[in-house]
Amino acid sequence: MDDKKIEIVLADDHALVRNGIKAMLEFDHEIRVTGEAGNGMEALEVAKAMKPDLLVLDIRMPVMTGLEAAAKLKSFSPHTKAVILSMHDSEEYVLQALDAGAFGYILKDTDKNEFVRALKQISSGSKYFSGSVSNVLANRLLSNRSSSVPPAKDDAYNLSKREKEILRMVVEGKQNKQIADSLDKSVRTIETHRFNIMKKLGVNNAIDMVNKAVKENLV
Amino acid sequence: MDDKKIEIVLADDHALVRNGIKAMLEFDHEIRVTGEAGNGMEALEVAKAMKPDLLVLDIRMPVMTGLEAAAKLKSFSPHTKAVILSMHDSEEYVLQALDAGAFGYILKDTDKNEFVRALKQISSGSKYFSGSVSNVLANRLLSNRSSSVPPAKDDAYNLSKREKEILRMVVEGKQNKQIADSLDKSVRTIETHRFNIMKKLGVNNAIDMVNKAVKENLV
DNA sequence: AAATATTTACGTTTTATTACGTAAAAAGTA
DNA sequence: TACTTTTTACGTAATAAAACGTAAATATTT
Repeated sequence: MDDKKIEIVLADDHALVRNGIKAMLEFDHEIRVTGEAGNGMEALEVAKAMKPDLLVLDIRMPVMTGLEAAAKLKSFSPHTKAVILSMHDSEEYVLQALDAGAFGYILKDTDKNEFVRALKQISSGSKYFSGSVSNVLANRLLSNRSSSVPPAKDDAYNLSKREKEILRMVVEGKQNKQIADSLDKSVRTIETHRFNIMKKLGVNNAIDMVNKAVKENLV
Repeated sequence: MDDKKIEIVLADDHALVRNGIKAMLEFDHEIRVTGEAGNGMEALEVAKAMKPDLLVLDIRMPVMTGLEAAAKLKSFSPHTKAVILSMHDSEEYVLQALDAGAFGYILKDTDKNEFVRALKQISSGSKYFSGSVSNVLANRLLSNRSSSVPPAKDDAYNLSKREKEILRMVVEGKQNKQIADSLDKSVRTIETHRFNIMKKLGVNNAIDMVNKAVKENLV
């Protein structure tokens, strides 16, 4: 990384923007812009020819967007890493960039030093998302995790300890007879519990009870 | 946010570090450091007294770590947002910070401007994770997404199209009568299908059938 | 100790499911 | 066309579950 410049191809449909970024980047002597492109399609071709370390792609470009290009980059120049440059930190774009296999998502209002640092970091193998973009990432991560462990409202239905225990067994596919045996209670008792649990959960059949229990992590 | 300074309490066990950060932050006239603490426990007490906008916590502190303090902050000062300050971008720490409800995770090598910008952003409600920390977030997100859509072996049991359709409805909690009505078939037919589906899945009751269908994403 | 909540349990009736066997249209494939 | 799979369907019998009502023995909390 130190004995050889980081080679970058820049893709943005505005020549002026490209020039500005290029000047900014080449101010750093570890970076060299080896090619430019005005749209995603062109970017892929240039990348194929130049095999740069990084392909910096504006999102909004004619013919082919930066996101589409990023997704196709692997088959044009496998070792080149796509970096998305964008004005917006919209969740949709960010997630699309992730899906497209981009190694970075940098906002256009990032300051120069940060930008250079980001590119160096990406070229050294890790990913980089502008700080405020990581907001999206964090939220998505949280919602992902929490979809498996939601508010844990658990107590919202105020199931008693016994009821939770029985619900758990029902969720495991145990039948009343089995549950009754393993708790050493009568089947009728278990039935009553199930009935009460369903009433508390506001459902009308066993399967919905199980679905709800699983979805809301009541077990 | 503009008419009133952002109030911050700083917690780090090294007074020198606190002073350095304090000087750096107060250079910005929108920020004011209203309290300091030398460990997590102290930080919580100071936060309780000062009700600052942000509580900036070093991870490694005696008595109580910054992560522990962040997790408990809500009950000491609900509107205060925890920001973790760390030297390491280890996945474990970052994820713990997320779990603890931190609004930010900032690396100590972040430059001054970036740091100030991050704090402002956090105080305005969004989250902020240092660019290189988002590497962790992105990776985790990617692995999460793919784990949520497993092998999708789907065809392993070679259910017929009709069987899959009925299984889907069963999973949705529909009863045979409803399914029969909506498909305009007899209840007996649906029963037969269910029976055959269970045989193919190798389960002995409806709940296990549903569990298996959900777990293995057969719907 | 009094009030409240939980756990246990039975009775009855209705509805749903499970478990097999059998089999004929209908659709798809060789 | 011949063969196979899928979808449809009935019969019968044994279980299981659901839907309500009622109520006593325990625990828990105040």
